[in-house]
Amino acid sequence: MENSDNKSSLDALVSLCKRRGFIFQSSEIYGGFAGFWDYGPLGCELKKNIKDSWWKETVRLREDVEGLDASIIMHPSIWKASGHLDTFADPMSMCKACKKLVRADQIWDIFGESDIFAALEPLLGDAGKTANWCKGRGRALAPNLLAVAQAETRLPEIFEKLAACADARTLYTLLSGVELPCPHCGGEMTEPRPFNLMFRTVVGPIDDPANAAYLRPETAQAIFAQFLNVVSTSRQAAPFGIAQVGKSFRNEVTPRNYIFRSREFEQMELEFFIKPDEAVEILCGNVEKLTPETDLSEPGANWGWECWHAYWVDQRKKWLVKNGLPETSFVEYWQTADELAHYARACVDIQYRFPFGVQELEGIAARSDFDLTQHCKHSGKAMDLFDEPLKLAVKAMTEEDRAARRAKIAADWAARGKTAEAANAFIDKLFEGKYIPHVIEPSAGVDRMALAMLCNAYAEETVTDDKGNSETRTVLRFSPLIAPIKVAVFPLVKNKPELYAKAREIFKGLRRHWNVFWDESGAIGRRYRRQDEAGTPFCVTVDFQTLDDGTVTLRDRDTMAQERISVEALRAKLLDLLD
RNA sequence: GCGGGUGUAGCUCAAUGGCAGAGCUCCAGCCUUCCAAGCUGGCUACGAGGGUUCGAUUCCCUUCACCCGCUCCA
Repeated sequence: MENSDNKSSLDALVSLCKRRGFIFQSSEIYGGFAGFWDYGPLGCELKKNIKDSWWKETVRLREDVEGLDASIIMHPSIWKASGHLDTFADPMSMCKACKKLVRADQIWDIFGESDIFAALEPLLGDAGKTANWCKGRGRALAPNLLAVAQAETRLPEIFEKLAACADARTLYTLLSGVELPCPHCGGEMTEPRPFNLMFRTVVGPIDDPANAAYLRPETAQAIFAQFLNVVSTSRQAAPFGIAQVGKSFRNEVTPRNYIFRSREFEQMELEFFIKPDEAVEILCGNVEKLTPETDLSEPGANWGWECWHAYWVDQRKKWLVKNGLPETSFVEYWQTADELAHYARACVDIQYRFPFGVQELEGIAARSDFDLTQHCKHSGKAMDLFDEPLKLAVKAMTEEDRAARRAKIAADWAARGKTAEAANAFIDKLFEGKYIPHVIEPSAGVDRMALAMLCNAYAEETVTDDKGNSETRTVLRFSPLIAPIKVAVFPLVKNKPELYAKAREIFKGLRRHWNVFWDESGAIGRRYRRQDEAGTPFCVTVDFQTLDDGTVTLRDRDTMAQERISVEALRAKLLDLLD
């Protein structure tokens, strides 16, 4: 029951979006093209408003965030360093009997660690050590086992197999000699085939694999790749951020749910670089503990990654509410330690209650120094920030203090499974005032945001007129901030020249500031309803009284109430409501 | 990619192996002093390709797209 209601509400929305010019199927005259969508006159205004609102709030109104607009096709090494080239491929197996598709990596989840280890134990020896190294799941398995094989065994043939192995299922089969059955029905599975989600293209006139390049699958990596240039030209120091809005491309296996998962989509991403907690502790003497009482309204000097992460979750929620998604419409989901990517320390998904289910709208991840460290390794360029106050603070410490600090950091690192060499290298640099900053990444999908805002705004309500006739009014209750059309201006009638001219004059005046719509056709009620479907928050009607006293009527979309207001007051009021 | 379902006008739906229809929308005109009014006129469709047939929107095949599941997380 609930499902069919939900489905019909999405269908009604899809229909409205097409009818009113929000969203069209890509290449529709040729039958459409799966996974691609076009935004029509109202849709592109909506999207632009969402992006502008994000940009204004995230970049313009902050002194600690800079913008970037990087190219979509970048040096392929970037995707090598980020890991997308190796692991953005999902190897899949299909069951020959029940035809279900299983991600080869997920074998790990389905069969559990103990089964896998049982198979590996006779081949690799110490199962306890294996388990320790293989804390990561799925994708991390093969490289980790490679390390096990190198360090703990002298079996060259296994070493070779491991090196060639891309997924857990194949690995299991190679090591144990057992074909894993379908986890659903026990049937025989096909060979795993890689599904690389990156779009490949060729740069230059020669169609040669050596010239392969990729359309970016996320905007984030460009920010890391241009990190040094932004740092050296913007006079920013940690904590500070770099923001980017732009298209990304993923060759999804199954694009679904209208514009929710498409192959070409737009992202709004911020990489916010913060000092490592170790640096904060030296500078401030302590790192603030995150508690439910922590005041997140203004950043604190002694914030570590946990407070910064919570701060950005809070900031993003406030933005969503301000732009029309009430707090009750979304869910804040903290990923469990199990679900986190191996480099992530924490990740919050903000999920929206879409008609087709609760689905992710945006993610706010604490990614540690993983990305910059990767680019440092692959490019050979130091990604360190120099922090003079930190250097001075270290200099001011006594020899004993420094030794105690070194011991404490080394102990922390050891507890996190890091080697002593890595810890010492980090501390040496830290004491010189240098570190690779850690990053908090709020990453939102523009198209998903637009869909959520459309779903949230859509309403059908029954209105009853003076004569007692009731009918359905369809209305999009967008926040005025993102509404495609801000104001519509109507002459009450069009066959009275003075009234018409006055309305044109007001229209032209308002148009200088906002996207304003002119409509003179049909009865006034019909024109109001057209604007209701477009989500226009305000309608201004010029009537005979306007000619006498200069006032117009301002009609509110949601209440349908009207007030008389002078043209000057109207401008001030709109400025207040729309900015 | 696999299984199931669906494709007729901008939208919602009819009918039919032999001229494809309606309501709403949209456009033009008349009229109109505030919530889809009225009158007149108008535009617009069988997803694409192939086959069977004298003739296919209808039957068959292929393909494309959408919806539901497997899968996916911006």
